[in-house]
Amino acid sequence: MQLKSSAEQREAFHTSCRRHGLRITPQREVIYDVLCHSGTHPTAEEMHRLIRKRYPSMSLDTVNRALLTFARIGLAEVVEGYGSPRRFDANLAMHHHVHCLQCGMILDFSDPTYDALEIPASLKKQFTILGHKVVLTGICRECREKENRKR
Amino acid sequence: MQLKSSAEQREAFHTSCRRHGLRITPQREVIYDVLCHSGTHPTAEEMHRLIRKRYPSMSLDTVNRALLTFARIGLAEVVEGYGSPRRFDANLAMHHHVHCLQCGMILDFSDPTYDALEIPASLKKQFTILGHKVVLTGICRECREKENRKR
DNA sequence: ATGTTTGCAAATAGTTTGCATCCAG
DNA sequence: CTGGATGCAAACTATTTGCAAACAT
Repeated sequence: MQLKSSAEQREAFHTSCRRHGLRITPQREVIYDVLCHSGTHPTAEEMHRLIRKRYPSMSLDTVNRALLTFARIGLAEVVEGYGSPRRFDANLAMHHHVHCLQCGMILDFSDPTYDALEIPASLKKQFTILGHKVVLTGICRECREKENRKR
Repeated sequence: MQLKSSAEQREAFHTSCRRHGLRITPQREVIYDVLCHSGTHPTAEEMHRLIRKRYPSMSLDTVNRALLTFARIGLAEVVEGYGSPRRFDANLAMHHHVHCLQCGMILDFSDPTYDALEIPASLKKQFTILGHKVVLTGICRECREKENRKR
């Protein structure tokens, strides 16, 4: 996904790194650039494969660490998926989720407005839509209080 | 999450197993029961820990296999999370996702109606909500066509 | 100069596979 | 009885950690 012009992209990257006291290394620049131009929400492994074409000496660890660092400083996001450790749910009725970003807890809630959401017609052409769910992200009360106590 | 009365639960379990030609084993019964009564979207490991109290000889593999089987026959769902392999995204603007359940592909889309979704007031008390996203699930065109060709 | 970042290697976590034994049907 | 299910062990995949060398500041 090309989100920003190259110039804007570089700008965002440098600003963010400087603000967090991180060094600007050629590896990180390449990793961020490839991530910005990729439309597929790549895994570290996929990124590494792509990057190796341009930068054969880069190690997978560096890619992994850079991506985690980007997520930590808000330059990128970790996207929801169905990987491990897998979480299971026997509640098959329509419901929605709140994720605590701190402790990983997932809470169910129901909301008739959310249940009734319309699926955009343009998507129905490309996908056979089987379900939908609203995912809220935030910090749960417990983690919030833990955080407050620390300060 | 207690979803169903024990009787309904047993009923759903037996019907589903029979329909799919699966044997009803004591292990599977316990695993399904624990899953139904758990409100936390447990991982296989967490389930195993819980189950061991009641059924000390059960192996983690059995729990894992049973949960995957339940998901396959529609008795349970795998819930979205941020586990491995982690997928990253540099698109920080509000957007939404369609997941292909077959190939795992994640597509971005935008939708102003979805962007403007109100957060239920009751949740705001318990959570500091930082973001929201609509996640659609289905089968992408490619996978649908692949499936059609097979038949 | 100096302290962060890198690349490699080893450790770990979660999952999957192979296989002999067991048991539901 | 018999094939599917279980439990164990080994293989595998993704990730994390420890550490010496490299390099951004």
